[in-house]
Amino acid sequence: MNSNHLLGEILDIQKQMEIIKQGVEEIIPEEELVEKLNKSQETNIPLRIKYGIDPTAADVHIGHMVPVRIMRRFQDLGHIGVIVIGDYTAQIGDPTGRNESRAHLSSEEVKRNSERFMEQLYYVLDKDKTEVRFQSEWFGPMQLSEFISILGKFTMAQIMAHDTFRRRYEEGLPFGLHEMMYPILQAYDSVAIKADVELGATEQKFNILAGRDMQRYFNMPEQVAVLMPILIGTDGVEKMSKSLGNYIAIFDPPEDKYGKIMSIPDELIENYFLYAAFASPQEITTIKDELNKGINPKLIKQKLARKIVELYHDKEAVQKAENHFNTVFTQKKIPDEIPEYKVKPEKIWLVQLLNDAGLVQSNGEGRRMINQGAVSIDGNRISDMNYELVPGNGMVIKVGKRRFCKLLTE
RNA sequence: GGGGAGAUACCCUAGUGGUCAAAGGGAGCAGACUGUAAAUCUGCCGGCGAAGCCUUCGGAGGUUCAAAUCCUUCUCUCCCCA
Repeated sequence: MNSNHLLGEILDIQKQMEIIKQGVEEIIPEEELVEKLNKSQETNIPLRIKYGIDPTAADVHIGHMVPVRIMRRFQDLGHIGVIVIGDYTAQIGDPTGRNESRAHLSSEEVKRNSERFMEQLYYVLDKDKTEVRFQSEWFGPMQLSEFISILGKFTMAQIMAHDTFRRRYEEGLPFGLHEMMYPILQAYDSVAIKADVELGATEQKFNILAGRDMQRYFNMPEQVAVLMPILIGTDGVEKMSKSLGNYIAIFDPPEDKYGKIMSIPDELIENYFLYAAFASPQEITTIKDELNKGINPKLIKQKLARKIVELYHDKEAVQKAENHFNTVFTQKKIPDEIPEYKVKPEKIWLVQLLNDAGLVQSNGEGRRMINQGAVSIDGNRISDMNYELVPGNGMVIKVGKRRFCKLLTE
């Protein structure tokens, strides 16, 4: 069976390039990619498209998905996606920006994290055209002598050309020797898996280009770098990342995805259509027109939210998420499905109840919430910090806009 | 190996014996408003049923009526010299 070039046979190379380039910031060098696509078509050998991830945490957010979407496009054109699980680099931690030395990950943790990771990536990837590889496959058996000879291929000046290394060094921040290994390990991965293309965010440019150097040292065809922009987080300022809490996780329930998208600053709408929703150029033009015409950005954001939620869930979930949003935020009502908490129907101090039900983190916070007028029972605002009540079955307690709880009496 | 500087809350940072649960800023949360979990404004932002008390300024000891602040020591970081 030859399904490799199912689409490739129909589409000429130029058309393929157009598909690939959508939402891509930079291809280095572009002509080489064209050559590779041509050659692949002639020889009927699929290209190997690499994307590396560190299994430090198991949660994937939609920022990670930007390159993964591109990988899917390559897969649809008949190529193989190779996910490299960085079980060695994970112990270093990508030295870009903030970083703490990482705790050593046990092999069980790596396994667990990577399985969970892949589960999320398969929301987008074609499982049949995906290969999952671990760095330990090649770095595990590697001899020190071999590693030292690899190190000899690179110079200090090359490594310090990396802006984040140089800056950290110049600013006198802690800088472990092992951190300089990060690009080198990542570069060697490309040799190990014979990558034709490596995907990554633009911040990965250095590392991916180091892969080209490394392949050249090993007398191998050099990979092409396909770079995507960094997705800005929901705060509209920083790169989307888990540690900053400005992320939309793949495992977030549809309502949360929807709500988080609605909370992005209006200026980010176009950017998200492009990189988070993967809208077509025609759609982007429409959006721009609408924004210029002064249509309520809220409506356009709703469209965006729908589109993104639908990438990861079905239409029904999208509808539910939208209803939830409208109920809770626009109409400020109680949603249909809310957490339940079982209590005894005995007189209890409200603050205690809030704390027990997990609606607040401490009695102090409970007091503050009441003080600030954030707490209501069945729609009646409570402002007395000493308020006591006998819980009734079905009573609904609300704290702030987003915290609800239905009481069930035992 | 020698010399110097430093470690403060979720993050950045001020504080050099009592007036410090610790100033600012950011993040976060709440209220108001709205066009939305945008923007803006205001407030809150260690714990305790709130009285006062308890735990916090890298770790451990010590001085003192009193320590984030002084001393000893340990750990870690940065800079300069070699």
